[in-house]
Amino acid sequence: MDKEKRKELEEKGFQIGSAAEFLGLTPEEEAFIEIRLELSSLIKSRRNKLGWTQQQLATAIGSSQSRIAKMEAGDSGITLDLMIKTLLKLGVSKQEIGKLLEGNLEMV
Amino acid sequence: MDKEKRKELEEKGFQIGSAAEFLGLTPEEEAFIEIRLELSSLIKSRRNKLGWTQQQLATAIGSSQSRIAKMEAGDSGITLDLMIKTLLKLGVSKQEIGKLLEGNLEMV
DNA sequence: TTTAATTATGTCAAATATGACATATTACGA
DNA sequence: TCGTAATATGTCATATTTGACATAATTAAA
Repeated sequence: MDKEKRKELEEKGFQIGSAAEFLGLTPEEEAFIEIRLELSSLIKSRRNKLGWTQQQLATAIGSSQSRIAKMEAGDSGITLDLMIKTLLKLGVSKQEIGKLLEGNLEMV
Repeated sequence: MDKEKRKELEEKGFQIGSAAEFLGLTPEEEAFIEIRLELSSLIKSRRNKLGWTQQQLATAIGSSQSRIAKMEAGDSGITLDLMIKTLLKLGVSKQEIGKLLEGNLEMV
């Protein structure tokens, strides 16, 4: 089952609802985490594609390298707001973000 | 120009970067705000479609009525995280959210 | 209008995210 | 190997968001 997955998520700091503690994540919890992971994944691949370091990206959005690292690691304690702002700064359009969530974006 | 729009945004609490103070929003700022408005708009229409009151929705997501009202008003001080969680609780799928951002979702 | 239900607005203490910073770890040439 | 750039991990004070609550404004039905 998802014991391994859950352990991984909890290490990243996610708080899993008690009802899901033994029965697995609710579909909503799953979808929410999927969205986060897909966004962070796109951040990493787009940054690499542009050849930027984490420090360069951090400066571009007025943040710090450590925060970029946490974003790309899918860590909790990072808001979707920060991820979306970062993606936009990387040149990813609203439409591309939409495609990503639909499952229609090849991230290269 | 966007003086009216800016005033409206500032009333909602948005902090507009100083460089954009007179020259207008950057494309990234614009896109970010658009995303927020589209999500809040979908929250309102979906809730109404289901015939839920703000209080009912608030209870469903473990929040409060005032927070729902602020979300639907496109107020700042509401994270995308909360909006996304709310949409998922309303039965909106990740794919539908993607379509929304792409501009391919008829909100009825 | 009068009433009741719903929604909007404002405030608060507690919880969480923030950038900055230090430092550990890894990756990769020379 | 060694040295260095890049990335990961952890901590901190500050800022922002949180749900809860009070209450005003709006809406709708009688």
